[in-house]
Amino acid sequence: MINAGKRSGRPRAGEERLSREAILTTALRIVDDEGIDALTMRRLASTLEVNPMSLYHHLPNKAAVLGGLAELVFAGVEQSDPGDAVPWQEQLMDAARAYRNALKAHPNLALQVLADTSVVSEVVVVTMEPFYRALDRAGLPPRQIFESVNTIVDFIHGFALGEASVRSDTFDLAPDLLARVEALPAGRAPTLARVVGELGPEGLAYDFDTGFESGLAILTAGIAASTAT
Amino acid sequence: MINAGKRSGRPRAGEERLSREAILTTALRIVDDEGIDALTMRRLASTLEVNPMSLYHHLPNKAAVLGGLAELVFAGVEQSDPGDAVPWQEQLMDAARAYRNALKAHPNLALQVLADTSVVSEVVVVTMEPFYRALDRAGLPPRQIFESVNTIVDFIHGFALGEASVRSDTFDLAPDLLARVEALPAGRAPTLARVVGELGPEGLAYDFDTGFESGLAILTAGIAASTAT
DNA sequence: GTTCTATCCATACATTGTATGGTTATGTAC
DNA sequence: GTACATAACCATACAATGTATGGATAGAAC
Repeated sequence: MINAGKRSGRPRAGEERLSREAILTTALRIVDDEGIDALTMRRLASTLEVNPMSLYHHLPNKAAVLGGLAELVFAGVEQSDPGDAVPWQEQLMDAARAYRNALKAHPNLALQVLADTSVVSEVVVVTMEPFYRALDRAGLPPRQIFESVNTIVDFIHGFALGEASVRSDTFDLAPDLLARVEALPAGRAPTLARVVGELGPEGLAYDFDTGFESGLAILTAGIAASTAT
Repeated sequence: MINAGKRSGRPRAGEERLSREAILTTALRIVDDEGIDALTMRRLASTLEVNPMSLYHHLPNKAAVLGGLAELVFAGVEQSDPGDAVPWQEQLMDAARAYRNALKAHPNLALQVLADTSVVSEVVVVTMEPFYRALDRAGLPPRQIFESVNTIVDFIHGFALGEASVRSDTFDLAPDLLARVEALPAGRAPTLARVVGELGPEGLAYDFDTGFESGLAILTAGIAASTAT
């Protein structure tokens, strides 16, 4: 049967409806707006007003789409090195904040980004540079730089994972956590129960920004301790 | 059509072929042996020599299966509190090691466990108790206990995620990372390139155990610093 | 012995990723 | 210009998945 009335055939030069970038941009919007599960090849194609199979001329399969999205996230890391005027601690925290912000900007992709081991492109290495730079200035030997960067990056990953699994910025743990703690058979977690009790409902209104800064403070203090030896 | 020859009907009490535990145990074996993608309801049923739909009499859907597996992982956290004889730092590290070991025992489930926000059961809270206990002994105020536990747990999560995405225990970063760094346009990541270069191929033979201990050392030092104020 | 219901089964459906094989226009070689 | 390879897009089809629906059977409860 002939394609009566439907668009078909090779489009004129410059009039191509698809491209890797166009596909990824649209995919990112779908994921941001409706979650990772909403991203199907058919949905993506229909948003682009294109036949599903057309996508495969620009990307080999769905995994490549997801990998491309992960790269977009890394590309979104703001590169704002405050320079050597500030102490290395501030430099380090800045790098951490920039990385976290990029992950936070697309919470529905966090899992994908953190799990995708195939994202081994240039952007990842470049993202790590500010961390190395800060710790190099701190005067750490290579081995300690390496381990310290890994540690802080792991923290950011774990934090981002937790943050991504909750929607709002400040998130009230209290009802959930308090209820769960009180539901415990007495004595199963006495210290936790006491500490949580002392914090009280208002103390448990968790703020992710504060939590992140607390973590950074601990990590920089810990790293600083190793420079003092 | 009548079930000629096939098993059917209600089995005698105690002779049921299925149960929540049996299903989850089998599911765990499949995931451990063949990865999370190998776990389909049909595969699970066929391993149990049962019709796929029979599973739904014991678990409402596949998400419940995955949630159950996540709980199994938490249940596998060894509860070996060394007691108050050792310093709180050692107690804290012990809790961290136990938690990491449980996650490491089922690498194919790591993502599922860390992402599944529905795992809000008793086991999770109980798992956190040793952390609270150690930091309570350290004399921290409730707020700092809370933030410190969150930080160390986030680190463990991020670490486990990285560890799970690699197969062997010690894993040679060198070929991959060195190649990637050398492929960079000169000057894109100079510090990283220099540090990695100084470490050399043998310095990059990454050992996860060492990496984890380094992280714990940094974190405990950082937490200890805040007790000294 | 009748009724209830827990356990398990057979069939069917919508949705997914993608293999296969068109159809048409563009770019290149002669 | 003509021939031809190729790029861009399309139509159809298939296997795999989760699970809704509606039994069938036999132990359990009365």
